Amino acid sequence: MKPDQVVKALAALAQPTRLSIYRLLVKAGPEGKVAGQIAAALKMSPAAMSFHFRILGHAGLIQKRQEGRFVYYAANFGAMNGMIDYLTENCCGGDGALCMTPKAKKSNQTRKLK
Amino acid sequence: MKPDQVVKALAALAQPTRLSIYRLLVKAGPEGKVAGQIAAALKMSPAAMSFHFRILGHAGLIQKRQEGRFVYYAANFGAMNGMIDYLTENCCGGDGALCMTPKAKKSNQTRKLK
DNA sequence: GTAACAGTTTAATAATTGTTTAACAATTTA
DNA sequence: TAAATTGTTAAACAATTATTAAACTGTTAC
Repeated sequence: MKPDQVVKALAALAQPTRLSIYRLLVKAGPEGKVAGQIAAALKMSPAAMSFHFRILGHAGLIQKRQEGRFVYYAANFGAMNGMIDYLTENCCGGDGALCMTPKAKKSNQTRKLK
Repeated sequence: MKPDQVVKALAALAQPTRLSIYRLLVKAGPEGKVAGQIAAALKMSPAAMSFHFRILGHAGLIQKRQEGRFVYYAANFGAMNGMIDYLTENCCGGDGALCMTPKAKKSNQTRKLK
């Protein structure tokens, strides 16, 4: 993932309403949710809703899908993982025992179980 | 981790210079790095350097430690993991096979190895 | 004590971002 | 076809953020 895209993704999530939207979509899984449902849950105006979806979409964090007159949005999990990998890349120079990222924990556990 | 703190952390990282600073510190591990070294590496003015360190510090992402006339900064790995956990919490309603967060991958691998 | 070094703080300016209102598509239902 | 529903777009305004220059606080070395 390119630095520029990571910055965009972080900026998109660095806003309370959008962070809430995103978490709802992460929880919802690949099928996503109808735009209006999310707006209702978070008490957003239609304009605010569209604005925030646009920012999240432009950052590559969510995807849009139209069904009839409803618009579904779903989290882009690849982008989420790309961002996390970028942040934790080469953590503690690669020594997992020190920094305990989710990844490092995994490789520790793998080693333990061997 | 509280939503407010997560937003602050994301906002702190959503800026190219600070993202670079943070990644250098993540790579450096718990001992951290001298402020001036980082500033030199990223060609920041002293004022810009202090400004960005303050934002990262206020977000809880880094810690400060003075040694003589040098100031060391180090990543706060707990905050990093807290932020990541918050973002990926309840991913796909808990079905790891779908969303493949680092955590979900871990538990899949654990299951396989059992 | 004075000078040099390492960082911080303050104030001013320029740029970006979020919210609101209103008007505008596109799709379905009557 | 007309009305209702779902969502988008555009313009205007208020608030936040990044950068720069200059003055300031400690710490070490001479």
